[in-house]
Amino acid sequence: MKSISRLKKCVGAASMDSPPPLLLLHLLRPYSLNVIELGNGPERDPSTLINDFTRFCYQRDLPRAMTALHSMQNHKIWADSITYSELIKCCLARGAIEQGKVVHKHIFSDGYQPKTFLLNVLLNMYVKFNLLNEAQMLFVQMPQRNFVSWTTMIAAFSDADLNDKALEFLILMLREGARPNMFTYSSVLRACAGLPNLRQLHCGIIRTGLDSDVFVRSALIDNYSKWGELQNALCVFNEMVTADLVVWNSIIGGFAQNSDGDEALNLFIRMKRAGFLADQSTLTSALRACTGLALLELGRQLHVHVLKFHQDLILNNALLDMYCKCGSLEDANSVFSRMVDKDVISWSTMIIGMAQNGFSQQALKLFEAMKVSGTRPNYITVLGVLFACSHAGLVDNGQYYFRSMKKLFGIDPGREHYGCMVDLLGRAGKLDEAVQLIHEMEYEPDAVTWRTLLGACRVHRNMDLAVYAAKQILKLDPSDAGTYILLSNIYANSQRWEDVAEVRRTMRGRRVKKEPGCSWIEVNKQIHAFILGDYSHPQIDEISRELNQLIWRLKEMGYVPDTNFVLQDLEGEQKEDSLLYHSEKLAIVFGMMNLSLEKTIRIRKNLRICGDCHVFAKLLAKMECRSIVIRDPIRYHHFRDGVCSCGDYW
DNA sequence: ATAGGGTTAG
Repeated sequence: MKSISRLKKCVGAASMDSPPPLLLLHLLRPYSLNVIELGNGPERDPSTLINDFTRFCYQRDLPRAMTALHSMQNHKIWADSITYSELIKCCLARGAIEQGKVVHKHIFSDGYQPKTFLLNVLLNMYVKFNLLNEAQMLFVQMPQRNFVSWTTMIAAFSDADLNDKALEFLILMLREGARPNMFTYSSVLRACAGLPNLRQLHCGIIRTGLDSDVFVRSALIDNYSKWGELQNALCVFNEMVTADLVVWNSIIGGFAQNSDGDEALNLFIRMKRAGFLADQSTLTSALRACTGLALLELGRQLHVHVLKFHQDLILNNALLDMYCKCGSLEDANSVFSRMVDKDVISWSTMIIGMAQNGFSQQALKLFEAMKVSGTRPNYITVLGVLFACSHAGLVDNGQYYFRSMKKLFGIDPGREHYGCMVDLLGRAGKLDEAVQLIHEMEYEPDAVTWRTLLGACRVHRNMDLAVYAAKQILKLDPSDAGTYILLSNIYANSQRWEDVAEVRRTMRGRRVKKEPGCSWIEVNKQIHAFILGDYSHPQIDEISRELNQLIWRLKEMGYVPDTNFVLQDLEGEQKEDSLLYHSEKLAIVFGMMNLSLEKTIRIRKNLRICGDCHVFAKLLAKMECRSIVIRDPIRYHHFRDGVCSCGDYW
């Protein structure tokens, strides 16, 4: 009966200010009945005060609620925990830090003993305001802590990348006898900074049976993926019964980020069959998979779905990158120009895309436009700019940007920037300056640095330096097949067969296997792979016939196979034969046979294109009036009308 | 009642 009269008072008080009808419904909810813990208010009716306060809290009327709070403080009366938690929510939503602190003071004033629940809410407020010190102080002062208090702190440390603290708190929590739940584990997993920790946590999770929780599962999958343990990620994914969208997204993203686009796309298809609708995260990962595999047609299909999430920045960035990496700058440009929001990643993606596709001058122009737009370049942007310079031989521009990057953009040159400069100088034939830079830089040269120099030596046929660089690489990375091949190639070019044999022996001794050249082409939604020495493609006979005819016609135009690119010490026609079956040639011919004339033939390669295939593609593009794009692991070649976008500089 | 998960450029 008491509560009913209080309720009437509440409603009465509310209707005096004539609130909208919905508010009345709010007030009828049970918590307005919990007006308890009254102090000895002097003259004013304390329940009216609390009613006002409660109403303002639920109305999200922060200024009035704070005024009411002051009056309550003066009268030494307190509301119930839930009302305070509503007020704190309101402070959080408005970013009202000072008001939050006033509430904090109030609920500790005059001996009032707030419940653990309320202190957890307050703790969370400090965490969300990023006031970790305040949160920690409160945590220490709390008379009692429960598993929510611990979890709140652990999540806070994980978010702040204070991984050791997060793990430490898990241990302290266990010691104090508080039991972690799925919230705790999903939070602590984000802080897990190594495989051994991850395995330990996973064991603990299995013991408690919490591995069926979708939050825990997605965190586990995500974590295993982060350490490249895709098999374990897949185990977590497959083991259980049901997955939600985020669990699917975790596993798809895991494969996409670990350059296994095939598996990512397989899972993407399975997800759709299972009845889930792709969201931004799914599409971003699927696009990334297309980017890695250079699947332009599939990427275009995904573009249609991207439109549903118009102006999602991350998704648009992924789309942009997909078009760049699939060699379609027209599409990339059109996406880029339509993007309302562009961040440093959008600009960097486009700059790098232009540079990789052979449009370095445009890339530099875009960089200028970026600066005008007010977006600050970062480490990667500058890398892209230097990359653009090195791929077009723009030595002066490159040196200018490199020397002034600290002053202009506040970015210290990192190892990779030096790498770009070694590339720039080396390719431009300034091998001595490149070597000098390697010695000058404050980083110990790594295998990548030496590989860059080796590439330049190959272009400029500096054998002695090449041998030196190759030996440095193999010291640092004895399993680098490409370097052995290159080294034996260099020896073969100078007819040093003894040295060739020695390199081969070393390779065999160290069980280093040469990666076979492989080219992929997408035709009618199917991916066709051509691997050197593998003739299992169903149309291989027709392709070979066609290839032979084309070469015969090309030779009449003056094509001379460049046998420098043959690895074995073979003679005459045998040499030409092994060149003939380079995978990109087969893929190009297959594309010509299966794609209509106006369609660009797009090939992706796992190894860098050889000089002979490069000449072949240029001449073929002219003779057959076709446009051919080949993407190798480093850059792109657009062949049209007898020339390549790389300007033969690669 | 209060605490937890997935997506973009080298």
